[in-house]
Amino acid sequence: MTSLESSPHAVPGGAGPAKQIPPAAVARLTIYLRALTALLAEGVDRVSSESLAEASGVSPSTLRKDLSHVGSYGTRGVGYDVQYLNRHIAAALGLTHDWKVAIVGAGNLGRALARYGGFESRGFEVVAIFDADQMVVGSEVGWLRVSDAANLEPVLQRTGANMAVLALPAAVAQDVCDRVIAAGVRSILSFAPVVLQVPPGVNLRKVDMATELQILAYHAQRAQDPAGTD
Amino acid sequence: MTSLESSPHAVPGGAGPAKQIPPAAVARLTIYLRALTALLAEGVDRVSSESLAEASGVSPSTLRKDLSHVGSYGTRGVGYDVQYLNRHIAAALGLTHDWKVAIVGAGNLGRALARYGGFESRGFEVVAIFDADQMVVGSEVGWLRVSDAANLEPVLQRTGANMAVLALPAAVAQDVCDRVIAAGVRSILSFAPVVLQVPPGVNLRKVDMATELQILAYHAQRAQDPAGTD
DNA sequence: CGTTGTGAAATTCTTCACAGCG
DNA sequence: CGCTGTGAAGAATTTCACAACG
Repeated sequence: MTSLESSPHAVPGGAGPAKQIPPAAVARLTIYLRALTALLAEGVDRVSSESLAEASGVSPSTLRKDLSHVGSYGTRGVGYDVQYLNRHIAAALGLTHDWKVAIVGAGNLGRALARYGGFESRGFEVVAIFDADQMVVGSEVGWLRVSDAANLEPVLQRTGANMAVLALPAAVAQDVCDRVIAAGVRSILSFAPVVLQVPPGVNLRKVDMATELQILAYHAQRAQDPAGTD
Repeated sequence: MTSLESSPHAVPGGAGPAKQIPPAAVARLTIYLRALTALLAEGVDRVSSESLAEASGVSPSTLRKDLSHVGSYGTRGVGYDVQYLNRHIAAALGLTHDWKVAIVGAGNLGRALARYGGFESRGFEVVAIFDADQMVVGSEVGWLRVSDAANLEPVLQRTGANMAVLALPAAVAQDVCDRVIAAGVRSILSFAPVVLQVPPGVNLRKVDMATELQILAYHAQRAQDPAGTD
């Protein structure tokens, strides 16, 4: 397990990097992490803020400001050690924990997510997948067997799941969401095309392809219709 | 600070608001659209900014400010006509056009997206799905047949696709992205876990489940570990 | 009356410019 | 000398408070 105390100069002001990172920066840190991982695979040892920024699609200023929220892990005049920076960003994001993910809904999307290799690579482990359809329950997806959604609560607790991914129809999403929360899960990623209501303390994020396409449509329309000049 | 001047008073029913809408507002307008559609299905005629905001998970102030970018389509003291507002937001977002979507990659995710019913409901039509694997080419997904990725360009042009959804491995994403752009597509939604470089004028959006989970992990870690145990 | 629409304030985010350090 | 880290400036966004209006 990685520890933060290898840093020679301690963080001034107290015991830990408990400082909060702006949401916009957190979102981008995950991108830097991926870029760093790619560089690592290519055998690159050092990287400058300029080239890492370009690989991440952001400006160098933004990158350096974002990294400043994590700590001072670069060397002036040289750049950043790829592996060292990678490790510290991962630590700041909480990727040293083991996150156990349950996927609720074994339809096309749920199965696609369960088989998606990107999870395991960075501390996420899919520990269960559920469906309400008895035709699907018991079938194999990847190296998991589909559990009956009726047993949601006991299976969540037995597997120790602390994150849930909802890949199910809008009509049942809120109900399942409530049950997942009642079972103790406090981090939820929803693919259901509906706004979910969650109590305070529960973290919910939403991924929605219809929304994304509509945003694209807006920009495409503006580009096509040069109505801006009046 | 001379920006583009717009007409002082937007006339309802006339030429649409050519003014540009802030990106953050555009993203939320799609959510209001969905909430309004749900209300319509429930037979609700009128809605106040307060209840629509709650259904959308935003504050009433934010909602009203967002709607003000679209136009003045409410009645003071009463609220908004659901159908009327719905139609005007859709128009502002460019959802009156017919958008033809091509899905590139017929793996688990690509097939899940092709079968996802949410597209057709709002002006999006999936007109083609591609894969490079000859074992998959020719098979049926929904009511489409998988085309050979080798024929990307001619099929895109024949079907008139003006949007592309990339559901393929990181390794080939940039190459396919370049080809799709060369074929004339200027709006791309990528599910590939990689940063894609696109020329100016091309609109790219990214959906990334690994990123979303990592953001959740950050917040979950903070909630669990308020005072860092060092 | 009750609710919208909107200037203005408050907050957050991005960019700039350069000091500081290897 | 070159690149990082950061305070300060500049933009963008959100929130507030209330005038306008049916």
